[in-house]
Amino acid sequence: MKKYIDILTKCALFRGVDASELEGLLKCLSVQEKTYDKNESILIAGTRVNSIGILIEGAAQILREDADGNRAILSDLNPADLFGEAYAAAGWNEIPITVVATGSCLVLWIPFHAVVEQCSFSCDYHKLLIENLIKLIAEKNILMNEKMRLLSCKTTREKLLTYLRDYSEIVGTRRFKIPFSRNELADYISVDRSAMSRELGILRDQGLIQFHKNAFELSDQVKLRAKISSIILVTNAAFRGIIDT
Amino acid sequence: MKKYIDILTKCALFRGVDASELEGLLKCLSVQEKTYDKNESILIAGTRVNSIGILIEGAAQILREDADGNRAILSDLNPADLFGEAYAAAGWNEIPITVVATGSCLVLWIPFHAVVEQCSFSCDYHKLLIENLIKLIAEKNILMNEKMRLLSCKTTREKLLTYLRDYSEIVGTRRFKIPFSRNELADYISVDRSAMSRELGILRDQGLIQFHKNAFELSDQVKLRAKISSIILVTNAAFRGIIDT
DNA sequence: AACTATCCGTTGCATATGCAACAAAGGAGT
DNA sequence: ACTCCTTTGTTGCATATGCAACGGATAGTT
Repeated sequence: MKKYIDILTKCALFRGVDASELEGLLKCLSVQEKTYDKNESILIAGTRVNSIGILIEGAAQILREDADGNRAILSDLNPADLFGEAYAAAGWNEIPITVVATGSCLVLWIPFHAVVEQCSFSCDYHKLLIENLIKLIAEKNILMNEKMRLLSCKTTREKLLTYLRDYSEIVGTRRFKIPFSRNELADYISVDRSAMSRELGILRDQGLIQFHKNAFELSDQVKLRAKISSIILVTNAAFRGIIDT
Repeated sequence: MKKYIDILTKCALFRGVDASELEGLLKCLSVQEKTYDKNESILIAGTRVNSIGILIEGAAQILREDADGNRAILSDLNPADLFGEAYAAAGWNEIPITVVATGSCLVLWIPFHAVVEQCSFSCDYHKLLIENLIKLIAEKNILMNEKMRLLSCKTTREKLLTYLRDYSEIVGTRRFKIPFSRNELADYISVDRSAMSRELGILRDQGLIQFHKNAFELSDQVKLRAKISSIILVTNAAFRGIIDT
Protein backbone atom coordinates (compact mmCIF):
# COMPACT_ATOMS: atom_id res chain seq x y z
CA MET A 1 0.00 0.00 0.00
CA LYS A 2 2.68 2.42 1.07
CA LYS A 3 4.42 2.41 -2.24
CA TYR A 4 2.20 4.87 -4.09
CA ILE A 5 1.46 7.24 -1.24
CA ASP A 6 4.02 9.71 -2.55
CA ILE A 7 2.38 9.65 -5.97
CA LEU A 8 -0.94 10.48 -4.39
CA THR A 9 0.47 13.47 -2.53
CA LYS A 10 1.22 14.91 -5.97
CA CYS A 11 -2.36 14.39 -7.04
CA ALA A 12 -4.45 17.54 -7.02
CA LEU A 13 -7.33 15.72 -5.40
CA PHE A 14 -5.30 15.19 -2.24
CA ARG A 15 -3.80 18.66 -2.07
CA GLY A 16 -3.49 19.62 1.57
CA VAL A 17 -3.87 16.11 2.92
CA ASP A 18 -1.05 15.05 5.18
CA ALA A 19 0.88 12.07 3.80
CA SER A 20 0.63 10.26 7.10
CA GLU A 21 -3.14 10.51 7.01
CA LEU A 22 -3.47 9.38 3.42
CA GLU A 23 -3.46 5.68 4.08
CA GLY A 24 -6.34 5.91 6.50
CA LEU A 25 -8.24 8.15 4.15
CA LEU A 26 -7.87 5.64 1.33
CA LYS A 27 -9.50 2.95 3.45
CA CYS A 28 -12.29 5.28 4.38
CA LEU A 29 -12.83 5.95 0.67
CA SER A 30 -12.86 2.24 -0.11
CA VAL A 31 -10.56 2.71 -3.07
CA GLN A 32 -9.70 -0.19 -5.31
CA GLU A 33 -6.52 -0.73 -7.23
CA LYS A 34 -6.40 -2.48 -10.53
CA THR A 35 -3.66 -3.30 -13.00
CA TYR A 36 -3.94 -3.11 -16.76
CA ASP A 37 -1.77 -4.60 -19.44
CA LYS A 38 -0.47 -2.63 -22.35
CA ASN A 39 -3.23 -1.86 -24.88
CA GLU A 40 -5.92 -2.86 -22.42
CA SER A 41 -8.90 -0.53 -22.10
CA ILE A 42 -9.23 1.25 -18.79
CA LEU A 43 -12.43 3.07 -19.69
CA ILE A 44 -14.63 2.20 -22.64
CA ALA A 45 -16.77 4.67 -24.56
CA GLY A 46 -20.47 3.99 -24.23
CA THR A 47 -20.25 2.64 -20.72
CA ARG A 48 -20.78 4.36 -17.39
CA VAL A 49 -18.16 5.48 -14.88
CA ASN A 50 -18.94 5.68 -11.22
CA SER A 51 -15.42 6.09 -9.97
CA ILE A 52 -12.69 8.61 -10.32
CA GLY A 53 -9.51 7.16 -11.74
CA ILE A 54 -6.00 8.05 -10.67
CA LEU A 55 -3.10 6.77 -12.68
CA ILE A 56 -0.41 5.55 -10.28
CA GLU A 57 2.07 3.81 -12.51
CA GLY A 58 2.56 3.52 -16.24
CA ALA A 59 1.11 5.63 -19.01
CA ALA A 60 -2.23 5.87 -20.76
CA GLN A 61 -4.05 7.90 -23.36
CA ILE A 62 -7.51 9.37 -23.51
CA LEU A 63 -9.00 8.64 -26.93
CA ARG A 64 -12.12 9.67 -28.73
CA GLU A 65 -13.63 8.07 -31.75
CA ASP A 66 -15.43 10.38 -34.15
CA ALA A 67 -18.38 9.57 -36.39
CA ASP A 68 -16.15 8.23 -39.13
CA GLY A 69 -14.35 5.87 -36.81
CA ASN A 70 -11.14 7.85 -36.53
CA ARG A 71 -9.51 7.77 -33.15
CA ALA A 72 -8.11 11.03 -31.88
CA ILE A 73 -5.76 11.33 -28.94
CA LEU A 74 -7.23 13.83 -26.52
CA SER A 75 -4.54 13.72 -23.93
CA ASP A 76 -1.72 11.70 -22.41
CA LEU A 77 -1.97 10.54 -18.84
CA ASN A 78 0.97 10.39 -16.47
CA PRO A 79 1.24 9.18 -12.89
CA ALA A 80 -0.78 11.31 -10.45
CA ASP A 81 -3.16 12.38 -13.22
CA LEU A 82 -6.89 12.16 -12.63
CA PHE A 83 -9.30 10.98 -15.28
CA GLY A 84 -12.99 10.41 -15.67
CA GLU A 85 -13.78 12.72 -12.78
CA ALA A 86 -16.19 14.89 -14.76
CA TYR A 87 -18.17 11.95 -16.08
CA ALA A 88 -18.28 10.28 -12.69
CA ALA A 89 -19.39 13.53 -11.10
CA ALA A 90 -22.02 14.23 -13.71
CA GLY A 91 -23.36 10.71 -13.50
CA TRP A 92 -23.22 10.35 -17.26
CA ASN A 93 -24.61 7.08 -18.52
CA GLU A 94 -22.50 6.78 -21.62
CA ILE A 95 -19.11 8.34 -21.64
CA PRO A 96 -17.85 9.43 -25.07
CA ILE A 97 -14.18 8.69 -24.41
CA THR A 98 -11.96 5.68 -24.13
CA VAL A 99 -8.89 5.38 -21.94
CA VAL A 100 -6.27 2.90 -23.09
CA ALA A 101 -3.09 1.79 -21.35
CA THR A 102 -0.05 2.55 -23.50
CA GLY A 103 2.06 0.56 -21.08
CA SER A 104 1.22 -1.65 -18.14
CA CYS A 105 -0.64 0.50 -15.64
CA LEU A 106 -1.68 0.63 -12.05
CA VAL A 107 -4.88 2.57 -11.50
CA LEU A 108 -6.57 3.58 -8.28
CA TRP A 109 -10.35 3.82 -8.43
CA ILE A 110 -12.20 6.02 -5.98
CA PRO A 111 -15.97 5.50 -5.95
CA PHE A 112 -17.49 8.89 -6.55
CA HIS A 113 -20.17 8.52 -3.92
CA ALA A 114 -17.49 7.77 -1.34
CA VAL A 115 -15.98 11.18 -1.98
CA VAL A 116 -19.21 13.08 -1.71
CA GLU A 117 -20.98 11.21 1.05
CA GLN A 118 -19.86 11.86 4.54
CA CYS A 119 -18.08 8.76 5.73
CA SER A 120 -19.24 7.06 8.87
CA PHE A 121 -16.17 8.26 10.73
CA SER A 122 -16.84 11.77 9.46
CA CYS A 123 -13.14 12.27 9.09
CA ASP A 124 -11.96 15.81 8.74
CA TYR A 125 -10.38 15.22 5.42
CA HIS A 126 -13.65 14.65 3.72
CA LYS A 127 -14.40 18.34 3.59
CA LEU A 128 -10.99 19.01 2.12
CA LEU A 129 -11.47 16.28 -0.47
CA ILE A 130 -14.78 17.68 -1.57
CA GLU A 131 -13.33 21.17 -1.77
CA ASN A 132 -10.43 19.89 -3.81
CA LEU A 133 -12.69 18.05 -6.19
CA ILE A 134 -14.96 21.02 -6.75
CA LYS A 135 -12.01 23.34 -7.14
CA LEU A 136 -10.36 21.00 -9.59
CA ILE A 137 -13.39 20.69 -11.81
CA ALA A 138 -14.14 24.39 -11.56
CA GLU A 139 -10.60 25.27 -12.58
CA LYS A 140 -10.84 23.05 -15.61
CA ASN A 141 -14.07 24.79 -16.35
CA ILE A 142 -12.41 28.18 -16.39
CA LEU A 143 -9.50 26.97 -18.45
CA MET A 144 -11.86 25.53 -21.01
CA ASN A 145 -13.62 28.86 -21.19
CA GLU A 146 -10.33 30.48 -21.99
CA LYS A 147 -9.57 27.92 -24.63
CA MET A 148 -12.99 28.34 -26.19
CA ARG A 149 -12.29 32.03 -26.41
CA LEU A 150 -9.13 31.19 -28.33
CA LEU A 151 -10.82 28.69 -30.62
CA SER A 152 -13.56 31.19 -31.38
CA CYS A 153 -11.08 33.50 -33.06
CA LYS A 154 -11.65 33.43 -36.79
CA THR A 155 -8.13 33.97 -38.06
CA THR A 156 -4.84 32.25 -37.33
CA ARG A 157 -3.40 35.63 -36.48
CA GLU A 158 -5.98 36.26 -33.79
CA LYS A 159 -5.53 32.78 -32.41
CA LEU A 160 -1.79 33.19 -32.14
CA LEU A 161 -2.03 36.60 -30.54
CA THR A 162 -4.66 35.39 -28.11
CA TYR A 163 -2.54 32.43 -27.14
CA LEU A 164 0.65 34.42 -26.74
CA ARG A 165 -1.08 37.24 -24.89
CA ASP A 166 -2.76 34.86 -22.49
CA TYR A 167 0.45 33.03 -21.89
CA SER A 168 2.33 36.25 -21.34
CA GLU A 169 -0.27 37.43 -18.84
CA ILE A 170 -0.08 34.23 -16.87
CA VAL A 171 3.70 34.23 -16.55
CA GLY A 172 3.68 37.98 -16.05
CA THR A 173 6.43 38.83 -18.49
CA ARG A 174 6.69 39.60 -22.19
CA ARG A 175 9.48 37.05 -22.62
CA PHE A 176 8.60 33.43 -22.05
CA LYS A 177 9.00 29.90 -23.29
CA ILE A 178 5.95 28.09 -24.47
CA PRO A 179 5.55 24.39 -23.64
CA PHE A 180 4.77 23.43 -27.22
CA SER A 181 6.60 22.43 -30.32
CA ARG A 182 5.27 24.04 -33.49
CA ASN A 183 3.35 20.92 -34.31
CA GLU A 184 1.76 20.83 -30.90
CA LEU A 185 0.95 24.51 -30.95
CA ALA A 186 -0.74 24.24 -34.32
CA ASP A 187 -2.69 21.32 -33.00
CA TYR A 188 -3.61 23.25 -29.89
CA ILE A 189 -4.95 26.30 -31.65
CA SER A 190 -6.43 24.04 -34.29
CA VAL A 191 -4.81 25.40 -37.45
CA ASP A 192 -2.51 24.03 -40.10
CA ARG A 193 1.12 23.99 -39.07
CA SER A 194 2.48 25.58 -42.22
CA ALA A 195 -0.16 28.28 -42.17
CA MET A 196 0.73 28.99 -38.58
CA SER A 197 4.40 29.15 -39.44
CA ARG A 198 3.59 31.62 -42.20
CA GLU A 199 1.58 33.78 -39.84
CA LEU A 200 4.29 33.70 -37.17
CA GLY A 201 6.68 35.03 -39.80
CA ILE A 202 4.29 37.84 -40.67
CA LEU A 203 3.86 38.78 -37.03
CA ARG A 204 7.63 38.91 -36.67
CA ASP A 205 8.05 40.98 -39.84
CA GLN A 206 5.50 43.42 -38.52
CA GLY A 207 7.48 43.76 -35.33
CA LEU A 208 4.80 42.41 -33.04
CA ILE A 209 6.73 39.41 -31.80
CA GLN A 210 10.17 37.89 -31.68
CA PHE A 211 10.85 34.22 -31.33
CA HIS A 212 13.53 31.61 -31.40
CA LYS A 213 12.53 28.01 -30.93
CA ASN A 214 10.13 28.01 -28.03
CA ALA A 215 11.23 31.38 -26.66
CA PHE A 216 8.87 34.22 -27.53
CA GLU A 217 8.85 37.91 -26.84
CA LEU A 218 5.95 40.25 -27.33
CA SER A 219 6.72 43.81 -28.41
CA ASP A 220 5.14 46.78 -26.71
CA GLN A 221 2.70 47.09 -29.57
CA VAL A 222 0.87 44.02 -28.31
CA LYS A 223 -1.61 45.19 -25.73
CA LEU A 224 -2.13 43.08 -22.67
CA ARG A 225 -5.14 43.03 -20.42
CA ALA A 226 -5.01 43.55 -16.71
CA LYS A 227 -2.74 40.92 -15.28
CA ILE A 228 -4.21 37.60 -14.27
CA SER A 229 -2.02 36.67 -11.39
CA SER A 230 -3.09 33.21 -10.37
CA ILE A 231 -0.93 30.30 -11.31
CA ILE A 232 -2.80 27.09 -10.86
CA LEU A 233 -2.18 23.41 -11.00
CA VAL A 234 -3.84 21.36 -13.66
CA THR A 235 -4.77 17.73 -13.54
CA ASN A 236 -3.36 16.57 -16.82
CA ALA A 237 -1.62 17.59 -19.95
CA ALA A 238 -4.72 18.74 -21.79
CA PHE A 239 -4.20 22.31 -20.66
CA ARG A 240 -0.47 22.50 -20.77
CA GLY A 241 -0.89 25.20 -23.35
CA ILE A 242 -2.74 27.49 -21.04
CA ILE A 243 -0.93 26.96 -17.83
CA ASP A 244 2.52 25.50 -17.46
CA THR A 245 3.19 24.24 -13.99
CA MET B 1 -38.72 35.82 1.79
CA LYS B 2 -41.37 33.48 0.50
CA LYS B 3 -41.76 35.23 -2.76
CA TYR B 4 -38.81 33.76 -4.62
CA ILE B 5 -38.97 30.23 -3.24
CA ASP B 6 -40.60 28.97 -6.42
CA ILE B 7 -37.85 30.51 -8.52
CA LEU B 8 -35.27 28.70 -6.46
CA THR B 9 -36.96 25.35 -6.94
CA LYS B 10 -36.26 25.81 -10.63
CA CYS B 11 -32.60 26.43 -9.95
CA ALA B 12 -30.38 23.46 -10.69
CA LEU B 13 -28.49 23.98 -7.47
CA PHE B 14 -31.56 23.11 -5.44
CA ARG B 15 -32.68 20.16 -7.53
CA GLY B 16 -34.21 17.59 -5.22
CA VAL B 17 -34.69 19.97 -2.32
CA ASP B 18 -38.23 20.10 -1.06
CA ALA B 19 -39.80 23.53 -1.41
CA SER B 20 -40.97 23.48 2.18
CA GLU B 21 -37.43 22.94 3.39
CA LEU B 22 -35.90 25.60 1.19
CA GLU B 23 -36.52 28.52 3.51
CA GLY B 24 -34.74 26.84 6.37
CA LEU B 25 -31.88 25.85 4.10
CA LEU B 26 -31.44 29.42 2.96
CA LYS B 27 -30.98 30.59 6.53
CA CYS B 28 -28.51 27.82 7.17
CA LEU B 29 -26.57 28.96 4.10
CA SER B 30 -26.59 32.57 5.29
CA VAL B 31 -27.61 33.84 1.88
CA GLN B 32 -27.87 37.53 1.19
CA GLU B 33 -30.15 39.25 -1.22
CA LYS B 34 -29.22 42.38 -3.05
CA THR B 35 -30.93 44.56 -5.61
CA TYR B 36 -29.28 46.18 -8.58
CA ASP B 37 -30.46 49.01 -10.77
CA LYS B 38 -30.40 48.83 -14.52
CA ASN B 39 -26.84 49.10 -15.90
CA GLU B 40 -25.35 48.52 -12.48
CA SER B 41 -22.48 46.04 -12.28
CA ILE B 42 -23.22 42.86 -10.39
CA LEU B 43 -19.76 41.39 -10.81
CA ILE B 44 -16.73 43.34 -11.93
CA ALA B 45 -13.81 41.90 -13.88
CA GLY B 46 -10.56 41.97 -11.96
CA THR B 47 -12.16 41.45 -8.58
CA ARG B 48 -12.73 38.30 -6.58
CA VAL B 49 -15.98 36.39 -6.07
CA ASN B 50 -16.57 34.35 -2.99
CA SER B 51 -20.24 33.76 -3.48
CA ILE B 52 -22.40 32.00 -5.98
CA GLY B 53 -24.97 34.28 -7.57
CA ILE B 54 -28.52 33.33 -8.42
CA LEU B 55 -30.60 35.71 -10.46
CA ILE B 56 -34.08 35.89 -8.93
CA GLU B 57 -35.73 38.73 -10.77
CA GLY B 58 -34.84 40.84 -13.77
CA ALA B 59 -32.29 40.19 -16.47
CA ALA B 60 -28.54 40.51 -16.76
CA GLN B 61 -25.70 39.82 -19.14
CA ILE B 62 -22.29 38.26 -18.71
CA LEU B 63 -19.74 40.38 -20.53
CA ARG B 64 -16.10 40.05 -21.33
CA GLU B 65 -13.75 42.76 -22.40
CA ASP B 66 -11.01 41.76 -24.81
CA ALA B 67 -7.53 43.24 -25.13
CA ASP B 68 -8.73 45.97 -27.45
CA GLY B 69 -11.45 47.07 -25.08
CA ASN B 70 -14.34 45.55 -27.00
CA ARG B 71 -17.10 44.14 -24.88
CA ALA B 72 -18.54 40.83 -25.96
CA ILE B 73 -21.75 39.37 -24.61
CA LEU B 74 -21.03 35.89 -23.39
CA SER B 75 -24.49 35.00 -22.25
CA ASP B 76 -27.85 36.30 -21.09
CA LEU B 77 -29.03 35.55 -17.59
CA ASN B 78 -32.64 34.82 -16.70
CA PRO B 79 -34.33 34.16 -13.36
CA ALA B 80 -33.13 30.93 -11.75
CA ASP B 81 -29.79 31.09 -13.58
CA LEU B 82 -26.60 30.63 -11.64
CA PHE B 83 -23.52 32.70 -12.29
CA GLY B 84 -20.00 33.01 -10.97
CA GLU B 85 -20.10 29.51 -9.53
CA ALA B 86 -16.95 28.34 -11.28
CA TYR B 87 -14.92 31.35 -10.18
CA ALA B 88 -16.21 31.14 -6.63
CA ALA B 89 -15.46 27.42 -6.54
CA ALA B 90 -11.99 27.82 -8.00
CA GLY B 91 -11.16 30.65 -5.64
CA TRP B 92 -9.95 32.80 -8.52
CA ASN B 93 -8.52 36.10 -7.41
CA GLU B 94 -9.36 38.07 -10.50
CA ILE B 95 -12.35 37.07 -12.51
CA PRO B 96 -12.16 37.92 -16.22
CA ILE B 97 -15.86 38.62 -16.67
CA THR B 98 -18.31 41.32 -15.78
CA VAL B 99 -21.98 40.82 -15.03
CA VAL B 100 -24.22 43.81 -15.69
CA ALA B 101 -27.91 44.26 -14.94
CA THR B 102 -29.87 44.95 -18.12
CA GLY B 103 -32.91 45.69 -15.98
CA SER B 104 -33.40 46.13 -12.28
CA CYS B 105 -32.40 42.86 -10.66
CA LEU B 106 -32.74 40.90 -7.49
CA VAL B 107 -29.78 38.62 -6.82
CA LEU B 108 -29.31 36.01 -4.13
CA TRP B 109 -25.74 35.48 -3.01
CA ILE B 110 -24.71 32.19 -1.43
CA PRO B 111 -21.29 32.26 0.20
CA PHE B 112 -19.32 29.44 -1.37
CA HIS B 113 -17.84 28.24 1.90
CA ALA B 114 -21.34 27.90 3.32
CA VAL B 115 -22.17 25.40 0.62
CA VAL B 116 -19.09 23.29 1.09
CA GLU B 117 -18.65 23.41 4.83
CA GLN B 118 -20.90 21.27 6.90
CA CYS B 119 -23.28 23.57 8.70
CA SER B 120 -23.51 23.42 12.44
CA PHE B 121 -26.95 21.80 12.24
CA SER B 122 -25.51 19.26 9.76
CA CYS B 123 -28.75 19.41 7.88
CA ASP B 124 -29.37 16.61 5.44
CA TYR B 125 -29.67 18.89 2.51
CA HIS B 126 -26.06 19.83 2.61
CA LYS B 127 -24.97 16.62 0.99
CA LEU B 128 -27.53 17.10 -1.73
CA LEU B 129 -26.43 20.67 -2.30
CA ILE B 130 -22.80 19.66 -2.65
CA GLU B 131 -23.72 16.88 -5.01
CA ASN B 132 -25.79 19.26 -7.10
CA LEU B 133 -23.01 21.80 -7.24
CA ILE B 134 -20.42 19.26 -8.32
CA LYS B 135 -22.77 17.72 -10.83
CA LEU B 136 -23.64 21.09 -12.24
CA ILE B 137 -20.05 22.15 -12.74
CA ALA B 138 -19.10 18.73 -14.07
CA GLU B 139 -21.91 18.81 -16.61
CA LYS B 140 -20.79 22.19 -17.83
CA ASN B 141 -17.36 20.71 -18.10
CA ILE B 142 -18.54 17.94 -20.38
CA LEU B 143 -20.61 20.30 -22.49
CA MET B 144 -17.64 22.56 -22.96
CA ASN B 145 -15.60 19.58 -24.07
CA GLU B 146 -18.21 18.88 -26.71
CA LYS B 147 -18.19 22.46 -27.83
CA MET B 148 -14.41 22.52 -28.03
CA ARG B 149 -14.62 19.49 -30.26
CA LEU B 150 -16.94 21.45 -32.51
CA LEU B 151 -14.80 24.57 -32.51
CA SER B 152 -11.73 22.50 -33.33
CA CYS B 153 -13.19 21.55 -36.69
CA LYS B 154 -11.31 23.34 -39.43
CA THR B 155 -14.07 23.83 -41.97
CA THR B 156 -17.54 25.29 -41.75
CA ARG B 157 -18.85 22.07 -43.23
CA GLU B 158 -17.37 19.96 -40.46
CA LYS B 159 -18.63 22.37 -37.85
CA LEU B 160 -22.16 22.23 -39.18
CA LEU B 161 -22.16 18.47 -39.47
CA THR B 162 -20.74 18.10 -35.99
CA TYR B 163 -23.35 20.42 -34.56
CA LEU B 164 -26.26 18.80 -36.36
CA ARG B 165 -25.04 15.28 -35.62
CA ASP B 166 -24.58 16.03 -31.94
CA TYR B 167 -27.97 17.62 -31.75
CA SER B 168 -29.58 14.74 -33.54
CA GLU B 169 -27.96 12.26 -31.18
CA ILE B 170 -29.18 14.12 -28.15
CA VAL B 171 -32.79 14.32 -29.27
CA GLY B 172 -32.55 10.81 -30.69
CA THR B 173 -34.14 11.51 -34.06
CA ARG B 174 -32.97 12.64 -37.44
CA ARG B 175 -35.65 15.33 -37.57
CA PHE B 176 -35.43 18.13 -35.05
CA LYS B 177 -35.70 21.85 -34.49
CA ILE B 178 -32.63 23.71 -33.44
CA PRO B 179 -32.94 26.48 -30.85
CA PHE B 180 -31.01 28.99 -32.94
CA SER B 181 -31.69 31.53 -35.60
CA ARG B 182 -29.16 31.52 -38.42
CA ASN B 183 -27.40 34.46 -36.88
CA GLU B 184 -27.16 32.76 -33.54
CA LEU B 185 -26.01 29.48 -35.05
CA ALA B 186 -23.26 31.20 -37.00
CA ASP B 187 -22.22 32.91 -33.81
CA TYR B 188 -22.31 29.66 -31.92
CA ILE B 189 -20.10 27.72 -34.31
CA SER B 190 -18.01 30.82 -34.80
CA VAL B 191 -18.23 31.31 -38.55
CA ASP B 192 -19.55 34.02 -40.83
CA ARG B 193 -23.30 33.89 -41.31
CA SER B 194 -23.24 34.15 -45.08
CA ALA B 195 -20.53 31.53 -45.39
CA MET B 196 -22.60 29.25 -43.21
CA SER B 197 -25.66 29.87 -45.30
CA ARG B 198 -23.66 28.98 -48.39
CA GLU B 199 -22.43 25.76 -46.83
CA LEU B 200 -25.92 24.82 -45.67
CA GLY B 201 -27.03 25.14 -49.26
CA ILE B 202 -24.22 22.89 -50.44
CA LEU B 203 -25.06 20.27 -47.85
CA ARG B 204 -28.66 20.35 -49.00
CA ASP B 205 -27.69 20.11 -52.68
CA GLN B 206 -25.57 17.10 -51.86
CA GLY B 207 -28.52 15.46 -50.19
CA LEU B 208 -26.99 15.29 -46.76
CA ILE B 209 -29.54 17.48 -45.02
CA GLN B 210 -32.93 19.06 -45.47
CA PHE B 211 -34.05 22.14 -43.65
CA HIS B 212 -36.78 24.71 -43.44
CA LYS B 213 -36.39 27.53 -40.95
CA ASN B 214 -35.23 25.89 -37.76
CA ALA B 215 -36.39 22.40 -38.70
CA PHE B 216 -33.62 20.13 -39.90
CA GLU B 217 -33.45 16.58 -41.11
CA LEU B 218 -30.35 14.49 -41.58
CA SER B 219 -30.32 12.01 -44.43
CA ASP B 220 -29.18 8.44 -43.93
CA GLN B 221 -25.85 9.33 -45.47
CA VAL B 222 -24.91 11.21 -42.33
CA LYS B 223 -23.44 8.71 -39.92
CA LEU B 224 -24.27 9.03 -36.28
CA ARG B 225 -22.29 7.71 -33.39
CA ALA B 226 -23.74 5.48 -30.71
CA LYS B 227 -26.60 7.34 -29.16
CA ILE B 228 -25.93 9.63 -26.23
CA SER B 229 -29.10 9.26 -24.26
CA SER B 230 -28.85 11.68 -21.40
CA ILE B 231 -30.82 14.85 -21.52
CA ILE B 232 -29.60 17.25 -18.94
CA LEU B 233 -30.49 20.57 -17.48
CA VAL B 234 -28.16 23.46 -17.98
CA THR B 235 -27.68 26.47 -15.79
CA ASN B 236 -27.92 29.20 -18.36
CA ALA B 237 -28.25 30.00 -21.99
CA ALA B 238 -24.60 29.55 -22.86
CA PHE B 239 -25.14 25.95 -23.88
CA ARG B 240 -28.54 26.18 -25.42
CA GLY B 241 -26.98 25.05 -28.65
CA ILE B 242 -25.90 21.76 -27.24
CA ILE B 243 -28.82 20.92 -25.07
CA ASP B 244 -32.27 22.38 -25.31
CA THR B 245 -34.23 21.98 -22.14
C1' DA C 1 -51.77 49.65 -48.05
C1' DA C 2 -47.53 51.62 -46.77
C1' DC C 3 -43.71 51.58 -43.99
C1' DT C 4 -40.20 49.50 -41.13
C1' DA C 5 -37.45 46.07 -39.24
C1' DT C 6 -35.61 41.55 -39.09
C1' DC C 7 -34.20 37.33 -40.92
C1' DC C 8 -32.34 34.71 -44.47
C1' DG C 9 -30.32 33.46 -48.83
C1' DT C 10 -27.22 34.95 -52.68
C1' DT C 11 -23.25 36.78 -54.95
C1' DG C 12 -18.69 39.01 -56.07
C1' DC C 13 -14.31 39.60 -54.47
C1' DA C 14 -10.06 39.82 -51.98
C1' DT C 15 -7.61 37.05 -49.10
C1' DA C 16 -6.66 33.57 -45.61
C1' DT C 17 -5.93 28.84 -45.11
C1' DG C 18 -5.36 23.92 -45.75
C1' DC C 19 -2.59 20.87 -48.21
C1' DA C 20 1.34 18.88 -50.29
C1' DA C 21 5.89 19.02 -51.27
C1' DC C 22 10.47 20.46 -50.50
C1' DA C 23 14.56 22.33 -48.15
C1' DA C 24 17.36 23.63 -44.32
C1' DA C 25 18.80 22.87 -39.69
C1' DG C 26 19.60 20.36 -35.93
C1' DG C 27 19.97 15.89 -32.82
C1' DA C 28 20.81 11.20 -31.83
C1' DG C 29 23.10 7.22 -32.61
C1' DT C 30 26.63 4.45 -35.09
C1' DA D 1 32.47 11.66 -40.38
C1' DC D 2 27.99 9.40 -41.65
C1' DT D 3 22.96 8.24 -41.84
C1' DC D 4 18.39 8.66 -40.14
C1' DC D 5 14.90 11.14 -38.11
C1' DT D 6 12.55 15.13 -36.37
C1' DT D 7 11.53 19.84 -36.40
C1' DT D 8 10.78 24.07 -38.65
C1' DG D 9 10.37 27.30 -42.30
C1' DT D 10 9.02 28.15 -47.31
C1' DT D 11 6.28 28.12 -51.38
C1' DG D 12 2.68 27.14 -55.02
C1' DC D 13 -1.92 26.32 -55.59
C1' DA D 14 -6.73 25.32 -55.24
C1' DT D 15 -10.31 26.53 -52.46
C1' DA D 16 -12.75 27.97 -48.34
C1' DT D 17 -14.09 31.90 -45.90
C1' DG D 18 -14.87 36.58 -44.26
C1' DC D 19 -16.88 40.71 -45.73
C1' DA D 20 -19.97 43.81 -47.83
C1' DA D 21 -23.82 44.55 -50.40
C1' DC D 22 -28.25 43.39 -52.24
C1' DG D 23 -32.89 41.49 -52.53
C1' DG D 24 -36.76 38.74 -51.21
C1' DA D 25 -39.78 37.05 -47.60
C1' DT D 26 -42.21 37.67 -43.39
C1' DA D 27 -44.15 39.91 -39.54
C1' DG D 28 -45.49 43.81 -36.97
C1' DT D 29 -47.17 48.64 -36.72
C1' DT D 30 -49.51 52.65 -38.05
